[in-house]
Amino acid sequence: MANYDFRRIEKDWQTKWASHPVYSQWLKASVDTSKPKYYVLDMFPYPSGAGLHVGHPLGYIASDIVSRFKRLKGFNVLHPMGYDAFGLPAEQYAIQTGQHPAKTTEENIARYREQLDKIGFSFDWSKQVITCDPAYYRWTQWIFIQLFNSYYNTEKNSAAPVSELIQQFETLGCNNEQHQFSAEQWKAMSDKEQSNILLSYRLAFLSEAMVNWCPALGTVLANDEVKDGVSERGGHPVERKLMTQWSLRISAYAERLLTGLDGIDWSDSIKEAQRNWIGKSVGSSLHFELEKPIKDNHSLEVFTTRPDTIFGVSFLAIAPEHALLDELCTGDQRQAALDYAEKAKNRSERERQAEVKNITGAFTGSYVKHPFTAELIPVWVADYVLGGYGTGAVMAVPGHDSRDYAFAKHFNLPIIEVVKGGDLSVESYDAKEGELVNSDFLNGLQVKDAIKKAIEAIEQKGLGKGKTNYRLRDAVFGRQRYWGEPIPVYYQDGIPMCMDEKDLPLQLPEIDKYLPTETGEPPLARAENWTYKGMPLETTTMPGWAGSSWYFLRYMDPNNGEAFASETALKYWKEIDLYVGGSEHATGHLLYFRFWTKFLKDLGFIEADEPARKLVNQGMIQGVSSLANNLKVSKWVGTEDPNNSFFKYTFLLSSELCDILSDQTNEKYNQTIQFVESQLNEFSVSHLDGESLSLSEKEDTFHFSKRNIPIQYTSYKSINGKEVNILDIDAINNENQFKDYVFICDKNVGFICDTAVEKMSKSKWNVVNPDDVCNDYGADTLRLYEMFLGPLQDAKPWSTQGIEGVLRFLRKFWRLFHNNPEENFFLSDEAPDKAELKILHKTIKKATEDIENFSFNTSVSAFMVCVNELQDLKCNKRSILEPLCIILSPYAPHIAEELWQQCGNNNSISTAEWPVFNPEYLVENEFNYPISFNGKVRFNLNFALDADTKAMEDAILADEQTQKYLEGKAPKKVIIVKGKIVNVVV
RNA sequence: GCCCAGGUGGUGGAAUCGGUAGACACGCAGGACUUAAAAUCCUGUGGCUUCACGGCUGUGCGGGUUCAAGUCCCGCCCUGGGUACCA
Repeated sequence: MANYDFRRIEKDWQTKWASHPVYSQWLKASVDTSKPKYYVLDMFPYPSGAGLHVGHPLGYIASDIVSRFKRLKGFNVLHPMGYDAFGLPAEQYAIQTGQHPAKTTEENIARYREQLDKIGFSFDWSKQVITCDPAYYRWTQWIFIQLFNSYYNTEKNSAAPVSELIQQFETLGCNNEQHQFSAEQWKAMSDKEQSNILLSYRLAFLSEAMVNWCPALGTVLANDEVKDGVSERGGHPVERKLMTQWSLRISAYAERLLTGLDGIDWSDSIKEAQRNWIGKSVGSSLHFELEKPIKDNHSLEVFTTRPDTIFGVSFLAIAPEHALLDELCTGDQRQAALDYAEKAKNRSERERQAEVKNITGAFTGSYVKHPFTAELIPVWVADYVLGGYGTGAVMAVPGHDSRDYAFAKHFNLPIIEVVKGGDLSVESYDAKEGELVNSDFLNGLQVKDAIKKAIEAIEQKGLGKGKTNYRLRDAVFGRQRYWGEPIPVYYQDGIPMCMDEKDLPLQLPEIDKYLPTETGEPPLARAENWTYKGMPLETTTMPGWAGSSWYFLRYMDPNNGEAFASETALKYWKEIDLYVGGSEHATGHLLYFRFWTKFLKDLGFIEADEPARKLVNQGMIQGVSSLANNLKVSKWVGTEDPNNSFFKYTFLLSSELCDILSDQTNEKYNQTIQFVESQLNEFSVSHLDGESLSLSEKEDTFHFSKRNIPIQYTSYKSINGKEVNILDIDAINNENQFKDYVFICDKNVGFICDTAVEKMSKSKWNVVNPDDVCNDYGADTLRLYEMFLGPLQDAKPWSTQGIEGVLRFLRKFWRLFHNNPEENFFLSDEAPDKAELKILHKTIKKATEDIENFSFNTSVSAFMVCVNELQDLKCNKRSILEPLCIILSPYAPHIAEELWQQCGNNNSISTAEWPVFNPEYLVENEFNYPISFNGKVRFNLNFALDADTKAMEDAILADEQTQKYLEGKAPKKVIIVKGKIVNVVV
């Protein structure tokens, strides 16, 4: 037996796990209700063409460790993996190449699988789920139909069948804020009219709404898919557009999504992000009587969270999209106000965001009456008021709202103080605390009480009532794309109807091109016979997040053809016990996923109200990019034709040269210029076919902006003890893509690149492939190293510095079992001594606690300490090393299996039992007390742990070292903390 | 602006309830083995100071509480993430 040959060991065991029943059976989760269950889930990946990089496995390794640990602890563990396979990149690739996205996806999945297998994960592949598989999306479509057939019953606070609602309309009619009609009126309506009314209650509904339209992608996007006015994928501009769209009524669940957060063990930052996204605000609606009524409207309604500041109102502001805008604009102001509103409305989201600081608005010419003082208040139109939130109108209180303040300052409107505490000549006082002034019946009250009293008064006068608003908008659900689940809806005389459940799945049709039709319809409109029972089918498809909103349920029973999962499976597995994934899904997937879970619970299909009991966000592993400085040389060639010759070249200057050139005060500056010029001269001769460069106007030569471009072919070198990132110029020169680049190196060192830590991405040449790491160091080392890097939740740059240490540790561990000159396996059956047992049990304790606290980095160091100590004791006792194999096996399963087998076991180590920690072995009867004086530790003294405090104090004071630190003074106090420390106060 | 997380050696990071700051690892320096390399092992390694024993100082900054503060409190600064006219 030679030394630790990880390549052989890992290959052997991966083969055995895959094919040998003794080794593969244990990972299959069964619905065996006699055992406690534990469901560990990773957020499944989108199988991109780039493959996995070292950042992907971080979370998978952590969840794999927990899964293996729980199995050893006797749990029935469900630990599946699958693919979120619908999405834009495969479709974009299809548009470019004509290759069917299904094929691209299949190839990518095969590659992902190969990479995952190399790392030795214990996924139960018999439970695999792929969202683009019709057998899966059949149920995604089925859930859509359930959403379509449901409405939100606000009294029961639960989703309920639309049939209930219809029955109610037929017998009682309807009388709510939205609709007022009698049963007779309902019956008299046409099918179309009824359908339209029902659509405004269904949880999946078609409506005309302002949506985020992305022309470059040719599709609409949900709010969470838009970041800073551009699409999250691709960074294309997004505009607002009025369109008829399928949406999901997630807003109905706003309150439950908010309160549900209190009961789940998720990180504060994710919970906080969701709370902000839901954006609950409690306040009051309030009607302001119009000076001149408009048709049936006698008042203008606003929403405010600060009804207490009602006496500070100095104007009303309405959104440019406000329904009464046209009528409100009167008199001399009419045209100017309408023009302004028109201009504001047409500005794109991006422009509007960019101009947040520009204060714009116009007076409409209309007035309303103050509800308590009857004073006339002007109505303005302003783009800082959003049409889609509240009532699209606000009561402006410049004294106590910073936006109103800025607006009032700009247009010279009155600023009234109604809450004491600020200095209104400088800024508004927005805080919700202080005493009310200038406020009639509210005077003297604190803000909190004033809000209550104001709402009471408002309700009493019938001016409005207490109300809660949410920022959360309904989620746009239709996408004008090919590669997604078809929406199982057809149109009968223009009325949307759902397909029969028994006819599902509605499979994606084959089409000739993955582009919109000439008339601008979505790609599905290209399909021949895209009809159902002779009627046209919906042509939009579902968004990327549809399939991922319920996949955790399918894993429980993935091959069920009768239901999305069997009742037994759902009852047993219930919900995810541990969910691991990135925090970037905070306001997207993680919200929709909770929404669908609550919906399915309402309909009685599942018991869980929340999908994941605990959520852990692994931090991103970033890449280190090498950046070459890009020097733009201008006004440099003395030729008259600027298109001539060398402007097509890009000059790249080594970092150090660039730094010197950008600092003209540097004494090296002139020298460097000369150096660079000479380099360019050489280049001009060799690359420009003899055409020489004119360097006549030296003073104008170096006008450059320092920019960085990511670059490949680099390596770290140590120069004068400093690590620098150097470009391999020979390799670069052989690359065709760099034929138009000129690299100018430092004289002695070569081409030094700048470095930056950023997200791993193909375009930045900073991707590290786990396959390479597995090949160079082994999968066990990769697993341990990724855990050792730092806390799971933290973002950290990938660096292979330090990976050697982990490999060294595994070698040391191996050597404990092969500690003889021939390096043969040999363990002693001698009984362990106290010191050895202490080391073992200390490690069992630490490893157990650390897994439960997700503190994987510290348990790796505990293993290292343990092996170092056993090595010092030259321990090779079976009774110590065998249990150690078990506790290391979740982290490094290959080496653990190998050694376990060598120990003479013929089952998989995964079927072993986690060793039991015995505290007796850690019991100490002595402690080496640090003796401190005024908090500073000076020396140590040994005492029995059960020593008498008084005796200890006497012994300490009698010690000659103590005398030295007392400097002849009497101690004021001696504090003895048992088993911790002694502090003498002088 | 608001919300959340964080700030510890040359580096990644440890430090349970306030109780010896820097575990473990990398890197670096020196040494052993070797023809050599790889591998392995040993010693040292926060800073300042001292021949040495030792002393002083030290967890972003400024205060405070305490016998004792990286940890608790108050006020700032900085970094990362989320969100942004949400009334």
